[in-house]
Amino acid sequence: MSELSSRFDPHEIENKWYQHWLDQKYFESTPDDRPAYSIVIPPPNVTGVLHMGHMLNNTIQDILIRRARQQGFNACWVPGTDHASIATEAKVVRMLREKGIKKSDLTREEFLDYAWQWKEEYGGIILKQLQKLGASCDWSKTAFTMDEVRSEAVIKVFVDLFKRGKLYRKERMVNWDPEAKTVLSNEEVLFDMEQSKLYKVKYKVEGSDEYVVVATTRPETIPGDTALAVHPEDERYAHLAGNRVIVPIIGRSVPVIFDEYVDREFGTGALKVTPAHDVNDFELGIKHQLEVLNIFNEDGTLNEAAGIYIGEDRFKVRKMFSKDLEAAGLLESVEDYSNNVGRSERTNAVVEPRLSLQWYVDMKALSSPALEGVLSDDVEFFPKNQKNIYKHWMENIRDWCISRQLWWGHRIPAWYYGEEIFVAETAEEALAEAKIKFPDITLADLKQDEDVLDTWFSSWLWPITVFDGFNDREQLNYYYPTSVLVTGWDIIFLWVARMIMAGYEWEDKKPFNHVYFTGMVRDKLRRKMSKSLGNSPDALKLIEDFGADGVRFGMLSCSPAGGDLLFDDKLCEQGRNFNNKLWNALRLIKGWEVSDEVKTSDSDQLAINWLTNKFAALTKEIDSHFTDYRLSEALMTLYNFIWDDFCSWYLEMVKPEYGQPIGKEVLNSTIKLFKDICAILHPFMPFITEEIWHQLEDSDTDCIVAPSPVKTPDNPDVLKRVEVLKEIISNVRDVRNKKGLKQRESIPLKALKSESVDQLLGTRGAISLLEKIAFVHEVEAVNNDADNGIGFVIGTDKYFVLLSIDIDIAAELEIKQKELEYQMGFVESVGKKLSNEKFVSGAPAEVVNKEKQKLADGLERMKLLEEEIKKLKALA
RNA sequence: GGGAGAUUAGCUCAGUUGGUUCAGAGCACCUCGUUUACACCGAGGGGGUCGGGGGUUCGAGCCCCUCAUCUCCCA
Repeated sequence: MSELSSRFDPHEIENKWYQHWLDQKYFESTPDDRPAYSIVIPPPNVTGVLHMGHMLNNTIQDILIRRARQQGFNACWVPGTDHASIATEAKVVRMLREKGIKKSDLTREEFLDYAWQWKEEYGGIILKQLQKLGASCDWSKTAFTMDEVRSEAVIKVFVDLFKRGKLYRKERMVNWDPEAKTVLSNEEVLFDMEQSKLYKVKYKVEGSDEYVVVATTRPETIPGDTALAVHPEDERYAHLAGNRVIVPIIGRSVPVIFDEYVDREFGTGALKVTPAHDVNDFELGIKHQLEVLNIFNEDGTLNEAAGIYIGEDRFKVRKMFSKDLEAAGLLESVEDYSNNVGRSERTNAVVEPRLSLQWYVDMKALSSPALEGVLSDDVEFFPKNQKNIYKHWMENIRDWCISRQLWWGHRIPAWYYGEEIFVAETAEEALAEAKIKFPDITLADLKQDEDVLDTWFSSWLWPITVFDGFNDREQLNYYYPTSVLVTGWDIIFLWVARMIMAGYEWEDKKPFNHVYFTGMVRDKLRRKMSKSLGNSPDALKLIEDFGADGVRFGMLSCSPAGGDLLFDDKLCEQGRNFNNKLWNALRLIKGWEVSDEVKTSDSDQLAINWLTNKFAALTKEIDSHFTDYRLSEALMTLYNFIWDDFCSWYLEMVKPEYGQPIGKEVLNSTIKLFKDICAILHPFMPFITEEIWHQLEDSDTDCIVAPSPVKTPDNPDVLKRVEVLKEIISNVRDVRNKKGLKQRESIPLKALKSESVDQLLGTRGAISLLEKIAFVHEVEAVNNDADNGIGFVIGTDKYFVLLSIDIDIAAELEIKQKELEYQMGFVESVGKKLSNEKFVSGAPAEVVNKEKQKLADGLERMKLLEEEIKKLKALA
């Protein structure tokens, strides 16, 4: 017996082969004569650690890149990370706080020193983890959004857009995170229903004793009120036209305005208008030319403009104000209420709508080629339905706020001198420009924008910048457009759409041919994996427990494009079991004694021909699955082929009798088939396939670069015939099972003579194969049924085994009767179709002929069953 | 409120142009089995009115309408 363990142990081999691949520089790519196949990684966050989403996403990329490599493409997968402004800055601030250092005590430069230190220490963790998964990235090309090449490009692009009038600076209502003290994009705000209170506050009508009651969830914004709004058709308030009301406690007089925006059904139908602190109110303010009164500081405390509670936090003020209102008799009621509250994804602070001066990209100027590119399938989406979502968004696109009030990131290359703005790549250039207008100024007079750019403003250039495309055309021309982008649909707008825009804008070409959208990884209960729920498994632990190949199998076996993956350890367990199956197939083969004396038998040859043809058919199927990005199906097809056809059938067919040696030719054929299997499976399970590849025979070549050809079956007959033999064998086994016969007790097998039976049994090796696998003897075609036979029908042929035991005739009769009924129903439905004039004349001849064949076959089977029943009845 | 999608076996999902013996796969389940690669195994088996209703068609899991339920995106 071989020295191999009966359990496959992935740990030993994973590091060994990964290192070998690195040593051989298989992952590295330089432009050459071959066609390129390139993928840029969706850069994980430098603060990140490997989670399930990464595992799914990167396994898919690795599968695609490994397959391309085997197909002879110059495969290049570029890895890297992004700097993640908000997340990283938050991490660094927290780390500093733990050391007793406040960010506000540091200069920008000092803070950035700490941030870079942090990045150097922790920023590469996730890439190392990807290696454990087997990711075959070209590590020599590892990029970072804030390294020199990428930073230069970002600054260039900013200046370019500005010069071409596609950037502007404007005061707008933004989502403000008062804790991080920065603006957030819509996507960084998470809304959820929360319990709060609805306050009904009385506003006195000026010059009258009347009060108007206003419902609000945010009484602390009352100091910022600059109007009261009602619906123009609301009869309750029609008489207030031209009146003014007094802002409670504050005492300011503000106008009553009429606008259809007001929802008459909500609260009392009267709305307080706070233009500086609500998006809709801001619009109302512009429309009605209201005063805009900003009462909050950037940390969410009240400022001097509020005139009251200056320096107190907004939520504290809410309580204090409510008490004041009550004391003044201006609070009608307080009710429990649940409303949608937005919180910062990063800090969990309640987002405050805030007016602020920000930089924007004019998206209308960029979107139209990007929309057209996708609609025309210049960029092709998998699955297709994402096109609609993309279209809808692009047609309703809004300008992109790109400034962030942070330090960690690309500092905006804009210099201010009073009201003047100078945008240039360097301070010196900005100064030179400024001097044209103001000849006497110096660098010290210019003040650079304090803010940095949104992280996406660097990652939207990623497919260009990872190849240093703004400087070096050689790499870019070779690798760009990239072949495919693999990412989650949740960032289709944040990232995918913007990359497409950038691609057309600066390269006049799409950034990638295909986009494969993965689904979200969820738990068994369909909940998103999240830290707070604690339902996310530890990715590295999974690899430890099931092996990288096992986990890769688990991630892939159940994840259609765009569809969610409901993750369960069981999936990885199945992957591990599959590894073990492969491993034991190897053990079996390695355990065989080889002999030059033993000749290839007819049944061996039949088995080899069959599997060779079946494998050829498999390669075509796998190829078509890859073309359609049906990766799960490709994997499951391989799984079934290997487990059933190769292990359960083929290996049993050629396996020598215990203690007997195997013929050299059969062994070699088997090894060749197994190596082909390894090659085609390699992209999915790279480690074990490489190991088996080398265990099977000493080889100078490696599985990772073994060509994975698409073959055409050369003998479809042998394929069909062996499939029939398998059916016969299964039926014989079934009879054994049902009759309680021993597995290895040989029984005679007969078939009723027919053309197809003669053909089948006349096939070289067919009978010996039956004898070997089904433990039957006296296999032959006969003219008459036998009384002691148990029969079964395959196709239109009847087979029966002869048993020496008594047959339970009543039970047999029942089974055959049932089968007959089914066949009668079948024949009836087909017959109905064929007797329908419209079908016969309307349907294609091909279809009609098939139906005719079905009818004939059905009738033949009925005949066989009826005879069987007649025989059984006679015996009864 | 606007838009997109889904509903097929106990669970997770395939099902291509409407046409094979088409209702499928994996897992789970049941029966039998330690036979010599593997119990992380082998052999065999049961299981679904394709969400409800209507329509088009010679023919519908697939096309149309409608209802129900659910999910997601945008506001």
